[in-house]
Amino acid sequence: MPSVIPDKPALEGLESKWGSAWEAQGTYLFDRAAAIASGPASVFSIDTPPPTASGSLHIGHVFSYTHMDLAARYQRMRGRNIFYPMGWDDNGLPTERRVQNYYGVRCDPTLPYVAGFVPPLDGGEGSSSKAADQLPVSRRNFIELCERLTVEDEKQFEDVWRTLGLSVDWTQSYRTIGDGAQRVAQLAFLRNLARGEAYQAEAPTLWDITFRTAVAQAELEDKEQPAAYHRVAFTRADGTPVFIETTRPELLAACVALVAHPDDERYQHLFGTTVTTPLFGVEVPVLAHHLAQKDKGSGIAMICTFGDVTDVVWWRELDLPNRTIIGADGRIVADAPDVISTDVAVAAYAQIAGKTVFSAKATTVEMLRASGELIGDPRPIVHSVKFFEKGDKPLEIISTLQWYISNGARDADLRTKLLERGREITFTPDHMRVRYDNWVGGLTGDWLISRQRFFGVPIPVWYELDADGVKGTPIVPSEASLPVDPSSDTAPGYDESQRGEPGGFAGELDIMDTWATSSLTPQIAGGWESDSELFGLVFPYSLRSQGQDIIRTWLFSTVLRAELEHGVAPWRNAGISGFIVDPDRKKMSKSKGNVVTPAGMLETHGSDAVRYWAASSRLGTDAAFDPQNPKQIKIGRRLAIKVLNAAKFVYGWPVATSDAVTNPLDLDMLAELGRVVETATTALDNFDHAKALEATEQFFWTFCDDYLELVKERAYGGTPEGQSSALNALRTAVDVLLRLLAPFIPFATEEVWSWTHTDSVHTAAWPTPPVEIAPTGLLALVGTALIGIRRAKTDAKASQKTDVSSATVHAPAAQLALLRLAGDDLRAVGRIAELAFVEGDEIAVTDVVLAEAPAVTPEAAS
RNA sequence: GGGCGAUUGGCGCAGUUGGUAGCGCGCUUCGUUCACACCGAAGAGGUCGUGGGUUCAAGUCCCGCAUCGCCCA
Repeated sequence: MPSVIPDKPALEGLESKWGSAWEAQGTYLFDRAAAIASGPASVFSIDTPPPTASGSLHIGHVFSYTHMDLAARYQRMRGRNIFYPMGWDDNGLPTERRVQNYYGVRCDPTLPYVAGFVPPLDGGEGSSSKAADQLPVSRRNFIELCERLTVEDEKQFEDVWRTLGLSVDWTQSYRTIGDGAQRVAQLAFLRNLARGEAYQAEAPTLWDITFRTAVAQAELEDKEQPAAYHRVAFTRADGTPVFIETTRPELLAACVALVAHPDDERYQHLFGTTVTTPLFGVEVPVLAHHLAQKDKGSGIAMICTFGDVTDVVWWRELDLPNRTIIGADGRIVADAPDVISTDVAVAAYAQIAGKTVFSAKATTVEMLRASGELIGDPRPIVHSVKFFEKGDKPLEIISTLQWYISNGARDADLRTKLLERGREITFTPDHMRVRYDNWVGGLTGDWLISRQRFFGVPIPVWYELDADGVKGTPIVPSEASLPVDPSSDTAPGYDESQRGEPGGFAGELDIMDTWATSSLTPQIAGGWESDSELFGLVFPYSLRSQGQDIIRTWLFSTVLRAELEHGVAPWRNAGISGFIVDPDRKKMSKSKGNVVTPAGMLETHGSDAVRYWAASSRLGTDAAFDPQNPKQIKIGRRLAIKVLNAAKFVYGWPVATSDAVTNPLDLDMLAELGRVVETATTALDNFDHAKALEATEQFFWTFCDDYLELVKERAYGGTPEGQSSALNALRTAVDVLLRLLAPFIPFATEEVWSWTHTDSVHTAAWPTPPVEIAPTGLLALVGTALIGIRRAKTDAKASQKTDVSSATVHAPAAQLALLRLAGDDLRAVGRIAELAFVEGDEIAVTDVVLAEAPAVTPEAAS
């Protein structure tokens, strides 16, 4: 039974009412049986971005996720079987940081597990974040806390998504730290390893000293930093000085060469000779390389292992030795490079050993000043320095053993294939592909996936230990045994007692970068290698929806993994949402403190209203958002309320006795609506939800303000045929409009739909044009005539309900004929006794004679 | 430094294959409580950033410049 129409329809409470109804009815469940019956082409599958569970949702998430839901709801109504899972990205550094603050602990892998551990804090924030105040706990205790907190966080996220009305199938949820995701991540890694796409290498690595972990190219961020050029004297064999300028004098002990541009005339005579470093007396060559900048400093630079990424390039291309002096903790290592051998040099090194980079710099400068090898005062400059995007200290580059996955940076064939896959994906908007192409083209090294952290998917390998206890060949688990944790699981073929023993095995302690797991979201959600039937139905996915900020990370890495594993693009479409800017056109971000939380917005304005705001921006377009005055949200709210009221009004009339629509105006209204259906359908097929919404909304207001007013009287009374025609047209129009608006304002439309239906509007068929005739233009013509009549009343400062004794409509012959067809309705809405039709050049209403003089007082009019 | 995008009434935005500018908000005036005051009607308001070019015709195509934003160096 349809529900009763309330006296005063309201938006309040619709979210929870329909949220639970949809849940109870399974409205959004993936219908696997139907998908199997109709085949993969019937499936519309969505690869959803798993939000960082430990972070907080902001209004930008609502924006992008609404865009995705619009596509899902539209395709569902088109009859597609929707596979719309939701995941949580809970592994990785953000969660670790949150857990440290929340529980007041930090992970120390050397500590033993404590059963029944109770953390010192529960719900701590900011103030407890000092490392010194945090209680060291074992890795297992730490991970347990991570698990506990992410589960709570994810519950809150899910509540927001449900309130927003995302039509997700919540039975398909996944977590990137979950067993299923770990199994997929490890399995994919092992396949990469077997094919030679994953490998371990000792190489200069970008290293965050705060988090003590390696980071990948995609996680870099350039920041402008103050620094100073120090003019330092090196010495030639004949005793003459060579002046270089460096911002990092503390790396002097790691100097392996000097370098200048091959065309730089000032240094031609030095190429091929050697010079001696100050303080440490190390003999280093002077070399030529095109990356040396003539106009930077003195034009000749010292190459250290490693001061910046250019040093890495020089080191590799010029085949230089490695004399790393910075350790994983960011301090100068205790032992000097072998080449530092004289007593004076060793003593100098002892001065900086164990110091932080900052202190070592000060000490080195003092020593250089004392020895007279620092020329003048340091010259302050500002230059860009590489940071880990989540870190607040500049990255160092240290040489470490890490795991990599090839990504095309060093493999032209792979790179070509990745660009080809990019072209196979339809990007919306199209220009977002350029960012992908630029990123692929600009890769400088393979993808470093190992992280020296705790809460993540373990890299699933062990190592054979030889008789001396030195690590050798990796040992891999069987695919059936996944997921494994080599730090606690025993290597196959060994006994746990052999862990760490000569001749035994050692477990890999590193975990994978979080992107190494989330790059596999299509495989994780789709049941790759665990549910082939499902995977065959959903992969490749129909749509990837995401923000433009993670094209280089998530989008790229997903394409990469799909190419390596399956040799195809993971999706057919990529819909890229813009980001949210505040009223000053600044990007909203946590660090700027201008972030707005969504739960409050949904509570205050209603979900339909917030969705309307998101839907009114096209993909790729940044949206301005002023939390103090959210105009678009208010407009959306008004629309949703209007839908409730207009429908209630229409349903207040009886159902017609015949189902014929005969009146020309009624027919034309339905014909115009048919045009709107066509426009909206085409637009949504192209992911242009904003256009579909605009067309629908615009028609809806015309429907309310003009058509509804025009046929009111006929619907109340009129001839039986005329009344019947109006009633049918009205109900038909509402039925179509509700379905057109359903993806945008799912709560209000579902509420109204329930007044006359027992099923859900969201599983109803997407509308087709209600009549098979072309619009005549009558509706618009009558609208123009209406304005003329209304204007006369407005000009006379009279009520629109004022009676008119006579008026004349002018129009060109063809239009006049049309207008005559709606003469009765015009007379009715205008309360006009005598309406004359006269041919004229343009549409106009003249000689409007009000039945009584303009009211002196409002009461007089009635 | 390179790439991409944007620049249209006070604000937020549309403008499809080139044919003398539209929408919403806001504003002004008026009306109204028998669907809706989270209402209705009418009205005012723009040399489409700038300089060239193509064309019978340019917001729309081409080139340069400026400003803003994002991404990458």
